[in-house]
Amino acid sequence: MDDRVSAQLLNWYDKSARALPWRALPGEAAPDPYRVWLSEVMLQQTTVAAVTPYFIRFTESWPTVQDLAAAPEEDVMAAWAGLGYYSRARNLVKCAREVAEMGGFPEEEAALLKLPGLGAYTAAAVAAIAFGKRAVVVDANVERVVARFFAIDEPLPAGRKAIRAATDRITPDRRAGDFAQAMMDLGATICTARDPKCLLCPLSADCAGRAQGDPARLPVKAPKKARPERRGRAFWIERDGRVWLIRRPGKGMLGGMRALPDDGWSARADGHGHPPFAGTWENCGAIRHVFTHFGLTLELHRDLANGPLPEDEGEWWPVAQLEEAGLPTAFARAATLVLAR
DNA sequence: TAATCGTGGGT
DNA sequence: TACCCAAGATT
Repeated sequence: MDDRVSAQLLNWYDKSARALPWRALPGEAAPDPYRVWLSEVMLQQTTVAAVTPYFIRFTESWPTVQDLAAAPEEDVMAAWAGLGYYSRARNLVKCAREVAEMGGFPEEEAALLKLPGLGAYTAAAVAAIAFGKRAVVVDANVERVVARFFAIDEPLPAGRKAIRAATDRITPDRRAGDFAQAMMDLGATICTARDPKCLLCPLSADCAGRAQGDPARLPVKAPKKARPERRGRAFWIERDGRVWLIRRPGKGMLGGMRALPDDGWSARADGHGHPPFAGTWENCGAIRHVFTHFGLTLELHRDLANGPLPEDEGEWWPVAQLEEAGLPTAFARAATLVLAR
């Protein structure tokens, strides 16, 4: 039974695998571990559509893990801008430097798990996909497919234990990497969160969730909490065609990213509202931006008075090249309030 | 265990 | 529009 499930799925995958830039072409040798690792980190909580252009740019700029290890961290952060969850980019550089120092990626799941930015999912995925190891790979796609196939109704996150055990039971000894990618392709294209395409599913005949009549109700999730609202200000200080940018502290919201100076909205319920120095400030309007755990109304205030220069650390960035600064989306959108005038 | 940490696409 | 969601890790 269990072997039959993986065999059916792999047979489907051989015909229906998506062509993705980080996958080896059919008949090609094993994929490059660097590309597997890079794609897996980028794909954490991020869609294939969002990742693809970033993956192409990264591999063009830094074709090997040694190249990435040698890159200035701020260049990598700027290249990551817009992709979100910026601790991934900080850990990416750390990890690349450790791996370069080691002379290459370790092949065992346990050793991969020790690298920065690799948790249970990514360590298993790299071990299986890049090195052909048997590893139990469980992401949100696999959770959904397995919860439906076995009709596991224990709500998440508590139900993850049973889901993982069930995934272990159907994971084959050979082609574990293809099996994992097949499960994820199935979850992404057929066993979708809403409106699953059971008529196209290679596993539908044995699916307990479908047999029960309403597979879309699985997996059951705990209700999510309301998203609070915050207000804050960012400040536009311009001299001779250059704008004053700071680099945010390494930890916390948007850590390590270039940004406009702000009033501290990210570190408290609301910003204090004060500009970085006294003077005359013009309110240029506001944008609304939604983060994972709060919504933000961000006002942009522009320095009118050519007041005293900021004393904190930062750099004067050419306004004409602002896109290359790699501002996180909220600040990039706030900047348009000035640039669009 | 629960909170923190982004963003854009799909419906 | 408002909401859901995504190849999760870290603390």
